[in-house]
Amino acid sequence: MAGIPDSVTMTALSHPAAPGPAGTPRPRTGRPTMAQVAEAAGVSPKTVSRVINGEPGVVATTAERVERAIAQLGYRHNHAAASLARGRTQDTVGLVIEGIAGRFYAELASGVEEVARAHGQQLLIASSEENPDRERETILALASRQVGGIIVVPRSGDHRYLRTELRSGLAVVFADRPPQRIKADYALVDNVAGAREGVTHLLRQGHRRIAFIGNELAVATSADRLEGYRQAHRDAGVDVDPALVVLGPTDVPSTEAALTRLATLPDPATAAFTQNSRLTMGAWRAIKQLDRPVALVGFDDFDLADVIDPPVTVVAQDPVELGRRAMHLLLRRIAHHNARHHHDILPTRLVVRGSGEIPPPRR
Amino acid sequence: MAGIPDSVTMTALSHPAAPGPAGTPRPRTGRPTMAQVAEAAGVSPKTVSRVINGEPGVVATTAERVERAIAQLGYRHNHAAASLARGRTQDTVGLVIEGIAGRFYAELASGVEEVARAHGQQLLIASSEENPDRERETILALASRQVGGIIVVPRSGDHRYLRTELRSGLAVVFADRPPQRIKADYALVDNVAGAREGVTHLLRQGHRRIAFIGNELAVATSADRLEGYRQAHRDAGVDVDPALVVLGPTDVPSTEAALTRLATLPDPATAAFTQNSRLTMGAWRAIKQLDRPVALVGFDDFDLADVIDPPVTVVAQDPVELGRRAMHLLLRRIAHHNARHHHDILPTRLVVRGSGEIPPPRR
DNA sequence: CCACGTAATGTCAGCGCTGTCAAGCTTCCT
DNA sequence: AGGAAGCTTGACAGCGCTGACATTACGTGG
Repeated sequence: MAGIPDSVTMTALSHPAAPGPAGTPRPRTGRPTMAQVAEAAGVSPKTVSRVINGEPGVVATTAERVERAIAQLGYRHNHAAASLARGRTQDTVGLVIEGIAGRFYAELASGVEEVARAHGQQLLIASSEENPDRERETILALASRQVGGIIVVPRSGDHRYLRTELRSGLAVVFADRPPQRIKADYALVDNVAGAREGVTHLLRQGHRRIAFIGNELAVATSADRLEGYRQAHRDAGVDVDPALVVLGPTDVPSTEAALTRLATLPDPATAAFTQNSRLTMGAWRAIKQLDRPVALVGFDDFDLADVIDPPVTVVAQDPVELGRRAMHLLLRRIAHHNARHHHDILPTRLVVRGSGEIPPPRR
Repeated sequence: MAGIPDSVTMTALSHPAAPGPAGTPRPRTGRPTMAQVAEAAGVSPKTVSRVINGEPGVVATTAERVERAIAQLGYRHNHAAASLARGRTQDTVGLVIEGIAGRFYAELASGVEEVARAHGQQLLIASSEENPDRERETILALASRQVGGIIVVPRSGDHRYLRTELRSGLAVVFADRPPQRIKADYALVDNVAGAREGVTHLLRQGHRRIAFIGNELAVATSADRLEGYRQAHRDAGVDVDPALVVLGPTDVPSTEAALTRLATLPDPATAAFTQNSRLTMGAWRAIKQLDRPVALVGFDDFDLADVIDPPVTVVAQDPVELGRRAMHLLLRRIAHHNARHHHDILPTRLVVRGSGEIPPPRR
């Protein structure tokens, strides 16, 4: 070593921010490096590395000396350098969602986070803000940051651009919506069955003209929920009137407008099934304004759905659990890169509260 | 160059995933490296680097050849290596929040993201899940990933552990709550004024016994909102009854219990001021169960507050704008590391809806 | 037609860390 | 006592990229 006796090294370093001993140059970043810690502790950099990474084979007294030097210098591990040296990241996974706002994504993220932390993984969330092009950019940005795996809530309809990443060893899991045009693990809610149950519930009340309000079909969840709506009608032997199926509204006002129109047709809708909670709130507001009762069942639960009047019957899903499942799939994939693809389908639950039990008007 | 004629290089590489030409070894990660791209394009690695980073001084035809090689090989930039070589990260900032769930944080994050993207920065969100110790870990984890700056919504009460990071050049901005025991930029809502306005509103209706329900005082927002409550009383010449101040409930059920107790005291509370939307919903539910009217004003707005009965009067804040401001502060700090510390204080807005205008019972 | 200025491209070291392997030091056995 | 075996520690190369500087190619004016 550089001729510094072990025993005096620590006390000699009283000003961590001041220019250090001449032997080891200060790093460009302004942060102390492992080499400086090593010098301060009177050991080799490799030993410092061992201590930091908890590798075995370091005697307690040495480890302690290193720890003290770390504390004294305010050393922070340089994750970029470590990733580079190792050739892979350690303990980091990414989550790509459309936007952080919205209860559904927030809960999904917290489920992912819960499992990630339990497995010592740091979770990085990046949002693609509803833009399919940005989705690709965001995923690649995360991948180039050497995360060990990525959970994607996809928006776009073609994920072939991920082939390269998958081939080069990136673990990718899809959540809430399945991958398109590539094979990968995914965790989903049983959208078809959930929607079918909700719509069947309305049909059982005697409704025959049930509006469906959803997003564009490009998003798989929409298509599935519409399929559930269709199946429920088929099971009940009722024809679907295409005029009652509205795809497109994404915000509260346009949903209000759409529902108002459908409920005031010459042959009006007497009930509505909405595809997500925002649309449900919009529909609920529209119904509140109308002078005739319209039944309502929504997909996805929301705060205060039980206390507004009428309280809203919903097909509830469990986004937190969805996140947990997705993270488990990801961990499995990271551990076994060549395992067979797995798919998790979560059930939904009909929560009866009132709005879905309004009978159709007698004629 | 390695003797490969420029003109045939591209077509010769038909199997990007197959073992490449012997000259350049395959990287350990399984992803192609810049050197391989360079070889494929018949240029030097540095030129590839120039193209990727958009540096000037590359002739269009060369750039195009490089682009083609990148596409063909499925090359992805290795961000870790780039950060290491540069000594700093490029275009990445971090956001540390307590938990992604909850409308407030979600909106704040989307404000941050909006500005970040507009400035070409990738945002990484990490959650500390309500645990003050985790907060430190999470921030340091982000810092060790070489982000250019961090926005923190702090939970803990002592941020001196950041001194080392600040000194070594990390840009840190606090949002929603000020830093404790260190100096730093921050963006806040005017909690004192907002709470004062809300409570004054209740006092003007004639209420003299107003409950305050909040979190632990350790969180600065709580302390400030309580201070606003006190100021309003002082301004109105009304004494605060300490028995009406309840700190601690964080979820709906415990808030319900607390309010029920206060409203059924021998000398009961006739109104309540709640410190955040979760508490407001809890209080609202409790009031709904009681046989006597209790006025309610809550801090922070929430979905459906206008349609429940009674509709809830709130002191609204703008979390999206708060996020935007914080991000602007961060950008400024990154650009000017030695600038003076800046503080942004956002105003609140009283939204009158009904629950806050319930008069005290005549006696 | 050549010296010279400028634009385009290449060379090379090294960022901070870790994997591999080798060296030094004990300890314990025969 | 001698040596094998085990343990702790160190030396060193190199991960993939970029900054600084060197070199080459290309025009241009005298």
